Parts: sequence; structure tokens; C-alpha cells
Amino acid sequence: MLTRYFENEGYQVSAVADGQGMRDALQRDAIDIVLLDLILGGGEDGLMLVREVRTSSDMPIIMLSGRDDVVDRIVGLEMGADDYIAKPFHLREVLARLHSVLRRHHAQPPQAIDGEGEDVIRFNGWLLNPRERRLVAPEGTEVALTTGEFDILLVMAKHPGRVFSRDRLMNLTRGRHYEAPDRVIDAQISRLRKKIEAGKHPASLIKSVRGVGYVFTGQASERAS
Amino acid sequence: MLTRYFENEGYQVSAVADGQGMRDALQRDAIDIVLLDLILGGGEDGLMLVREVRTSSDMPIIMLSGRDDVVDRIVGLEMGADDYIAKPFHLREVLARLHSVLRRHHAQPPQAIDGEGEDVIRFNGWLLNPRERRLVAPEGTEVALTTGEFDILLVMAKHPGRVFSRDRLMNLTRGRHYEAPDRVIDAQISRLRKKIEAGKHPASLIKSVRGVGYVFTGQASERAS
DNA sequence: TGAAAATTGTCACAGATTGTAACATCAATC
DNA sequence: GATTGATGTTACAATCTGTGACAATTTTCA
Repeated sequence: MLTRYFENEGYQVSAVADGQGMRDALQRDAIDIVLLDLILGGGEDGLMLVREVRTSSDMPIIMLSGRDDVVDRIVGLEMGADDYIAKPFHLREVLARLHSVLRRHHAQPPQAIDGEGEDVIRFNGWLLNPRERRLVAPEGTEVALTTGEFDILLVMAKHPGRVFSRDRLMNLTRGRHYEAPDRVIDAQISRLRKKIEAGKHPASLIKSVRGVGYVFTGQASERAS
Repeated sequence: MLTRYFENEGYQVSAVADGQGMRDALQRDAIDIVLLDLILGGGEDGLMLVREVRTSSDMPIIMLSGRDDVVDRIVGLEMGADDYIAKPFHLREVLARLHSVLRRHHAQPPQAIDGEGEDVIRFNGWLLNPRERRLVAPEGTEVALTTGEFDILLVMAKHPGRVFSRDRLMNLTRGRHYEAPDRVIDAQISRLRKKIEAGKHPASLIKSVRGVGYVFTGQASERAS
């Protein structure tokens, strides 16, 4: 029902049956938000899944529950869900809340400090400016990155400490269903490393996690006012 | 009743009758959380047990009490319990609170704004930084660990004094349903020891518990701010 | 448009990491 | 102290990753 409704509304929906399905979808598709029913098959608990997702990302999550249980609601929100909707609900209401969550989420840091709207990312002295698509080294010189290199660095630097699979990087930096061998990412990472971990800055900012993918391990220093 | 319920929920439960049973279980099993009834047999006081556990660890504890007594509740929480549930309770509620406590407990300081809020782990002069995935020796030199070695050390160092079975380490450092002989862990531990217990630091930080698994015996010094 | 330049994809090989297994040690038990 | 079983260690094989060379593709610009 939800699937049909949201597809009619123009969304692209990945409907899955259980926790494993969710993990797969998160890996495979470029997911913007998760709607999660508390009562799942497969013996997995929806609350646990919320926590699991939260440990590695700030993916927006809306919990749907079979009943309006105060404890469930509170625990769910404490667990990190962004909203909680009890059945029965109106489809229109779900849509409204979804918009609300997405808005809050994307509206993340409008960051109007000093009358400026910078949302640059800083790490270990580096400065990454998504708007201008520029990378500036600690000593102030600009490092030229190609489009692909920049996209990968941007995605990863936004989430330090989070491990990205090659597939996921593929999805996030290119369109949804891009087909190419994963090793393309390896090559890009290699070129990227050569540029940002060059002689002067021997720190390893991108580490590889064997069998999984890559992590950005820079020291993000947000909100430089 | 609780045992059966939680086992149905997929938890592994060690049910014991008294304080001594609890101590044994804490030693023997890899305990994640303690549910403690205030009214115990064996003449031991539940409150005392809370304090006893608290003096040596930050093990999460939920107290169950036969009555909803404000004094009991306050004293219990002051003693260091993480939550307090009065009878009669719904099993679902206990589960929810348990989730909540576990989450709070595992919760990494969510992304520490202002670049502050390191959650590095220190032990015996060593410094383990999960975000940067770096291990720094007491004398300041960095020790290069592989992904697998780092994961094992991280899991164990987070819970000094806790015994991890090989299976559990397997689960915690790789996916859930990973299939490989347990001896893989032995090999990894061996390599890890060679790196962190090398000539300069003869202290044995990882001890083996025959028939069970391994314990991290470093002296954790938390949260140097 | 067409050539030059830049970027990306592909591949091969080197190197690193991990799984496996054999054997050496060690601990517990009788 | 001999036996039995568990753990430590190591070598080697299997797998995964890093990187350079070059081809294919896209972009730039005359």
C-alpha cells in the first residue's frame, strides 16, 4: 500500500521484507530515507535496526508501529529514529511527516554564521568546499581534483568514520544503477590518495577496510565560525 | 518468564539465583547487561550488588523491584543502576528499556561537534583512536594494525576485563553469519600480540582464558578530555 | 567539427592481509 | 609425569588491495 502510494507520488521505493533486505537495499540503492515497521519478520527487531543504521550513518528513519505505545515511541526516538507514526495512519499523514523529516534533514546546517552560508568541510587543516568544488591544502595551496575524485572525497569526508562499500560509493557518486567493476573505485581512491597524502602530508586520511570498502579517517572539525 | 521471553527475542540469557551466581556469570560469560531483582535469595542485597558491580565496571544494570517505591528507585539509580522497573511490568516494556539502556551505553558521543569529544581509548599509555583507526604506542610512535587486528583490539579494549569467546569476537568484528574456523581468531590474536607486546612493552595486554576465549587486561583510563 | 587534453575504465602484476593447517607448547586431569 | 585437549606460532596458500600503464571516453577549445 505504502509502496504504491509513494510511487504514485513520484518516489522511487525499495520495499524489502526484513533487516537483511534493508541492509542490502542500503548498500545497493541510493536511499534517502527509511520507513521502518517495528514488527518485522525474520526475527529482527525494528528498534535494533534503527540502532544499527544509526551507528554508521545519519540516514533519516521514520518508524511505523502497530500500536501507539508510549514506551515504543520513546524508545524508538531515543534510539535515533526521526519520527514515529502509529497505526492506523493516513497515507497523507505519512507523506507529510516524510516531507518534514527530509526537510529537517537536508536543511541540516544552513550554517548562517557571520552572515555567511559556508558549508565547507574541514579536516586536519584541509578545507573542502562543496559549492566551489575546491580542495585547499593546510598550507593554503589549492589541490586540483577531478570530478570523480572530488565526489568520492566529498561523500566520505561528510561521514568520517563510516565505512563505505565500493558499491555504495558507486551509487552515491554516480547515478543509481551505474554498472562498472568495483575496481574503478580502487583506482579513483588510489589517485585521490596520491594527491592528498602526498609527501607533505603523510597522514593517511582514507583507510581501507579489507573485504568491505573504505573509511575516511580525517579529523573533521565542524563549524569553524 | 524473563529468561524465556528474552531467549525468544534472540538473546542469550544467563539466569542465576544470587550474587555469587552473578559474579560467576560475569566472569564466565560475555555479559552485555545485568537485570537485577532487588529482592534476592542468599541474603545479599541487590543495592549492594549494584554498587559492587559499579566499582569495577560500567556494565549496564537494570533493577527490577517488587514495588514501585520512590526511595528504592532513587537509591537504586544513585547507586549506579541505569534504569529501574517496578512490578508488575510488561515484558515488552522491559525489552524496550533494555534496548534503550544498551543504546545509551554503546552510544558513541554522537559526532562531537566542535571537534571536541574524542572517544579515544587509553590503556597503559597506549592510545586507540577508533575514528582514525590508529594505535599509538606509549612512546608516541604509531603502530600499524591491519583491519582485522584493529577490530579485535577495539572490541576488546572497549571492555577490559570482559571475556570474549572466539565466536563472539567473530560476530563482533565481522558480519553476523560469518563462517570460519575459530582458530582464525587465535591467529589474529597472535599477530596482534606480536605487535603490541613487542620487546619494548612486555606487558601482556591480552590474556587467554582456557576453554573460553580472550580477555583484554589493559588498564583503561577513560575519557581524557 | 576535429584535434588535443583531461579524465576515467581496464588490466596486470606486486604487495598486503587473512584463512588454513601443521606442529610446538602449555595446562589440566588422572 | 603421561595423557589429553587447548592454545601459540608459523609457513604457506588464497584472497583482496594498490598502483602503474595504457586504452577508451569525455571534455575543452580552436
